[in-house]
Amino acid sequence: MMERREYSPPPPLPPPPPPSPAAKIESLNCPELLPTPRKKKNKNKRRFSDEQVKLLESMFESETKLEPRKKVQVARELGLQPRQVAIWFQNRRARWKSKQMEKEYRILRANFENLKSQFDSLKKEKQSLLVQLQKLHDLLEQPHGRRKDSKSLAGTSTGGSDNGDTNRDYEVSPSCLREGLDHRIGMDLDDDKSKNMGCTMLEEEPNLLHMGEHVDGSPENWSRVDACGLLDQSCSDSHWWDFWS
DNA sequence: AGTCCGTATTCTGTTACGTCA
DNA sequence: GTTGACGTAACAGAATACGGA
Repeated sequence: MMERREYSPPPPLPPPPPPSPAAKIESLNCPELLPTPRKKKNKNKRRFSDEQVKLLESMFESETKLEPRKKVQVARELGLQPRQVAIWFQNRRARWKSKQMEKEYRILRANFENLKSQFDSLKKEKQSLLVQLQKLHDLLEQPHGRRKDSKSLAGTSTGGSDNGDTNRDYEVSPSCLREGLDHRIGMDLDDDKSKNMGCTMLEEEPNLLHMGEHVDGSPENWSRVDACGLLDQSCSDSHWWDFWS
């Protein structure tokens, strides 16, 4: 990964400034007050000039890592030690990486919020579909003579007929229903966004994992979709879908 | 060929100084 | 003049890559 490069040893750094007389006396009296050997205080620290930073930035834009030869050249141009240039690039890479991570985090968070809202609305839609299915189920279990009373069922009636034929008034074609749901599944899980969303959803709703797998078109298998995912455990115990076969 | 060691370089985290409100 | 926050130069130590014995 890391290429070995020509290395020219950096010129020796200028000797550190002599300690002030006061510091000398203090260190003689109280050695424990000496600065820790880990860090040398750099009293000569100076910010780089605008000109220097400008050139360094332009170098960084073209390449985030400097070849040793280039480093020496840049250092000479700017009147800096090659080590200073190397350290500047190190710090610059660290700052750049930190900014990148911030940016990526913002993007990921926005994606998450977006997917979450999609998931929530799909969840609501699923809930309302379940309610509709349950109503249909209840309807089918009622004695024939009483079905007329359930005309208030909104949105599920094929509508219109007042001829008193109770069965036809409330009949919902299984294939129609299936096509509708198939369409929804296909539509919503077809694009990349929805696939990603699926991962999140599956963590919350593992049963959904089985929905797509079990749908193969035959009413028998279609019924398993509900048994696996669409209906609660309590619903799956009853065989309300038998009328489809 | 595999291993160990030394060197060079980068990365990550920290320290300390300079600047500004 | 003092103080705290912030940016950043410089540093330390670990990790990594490579060449040579």
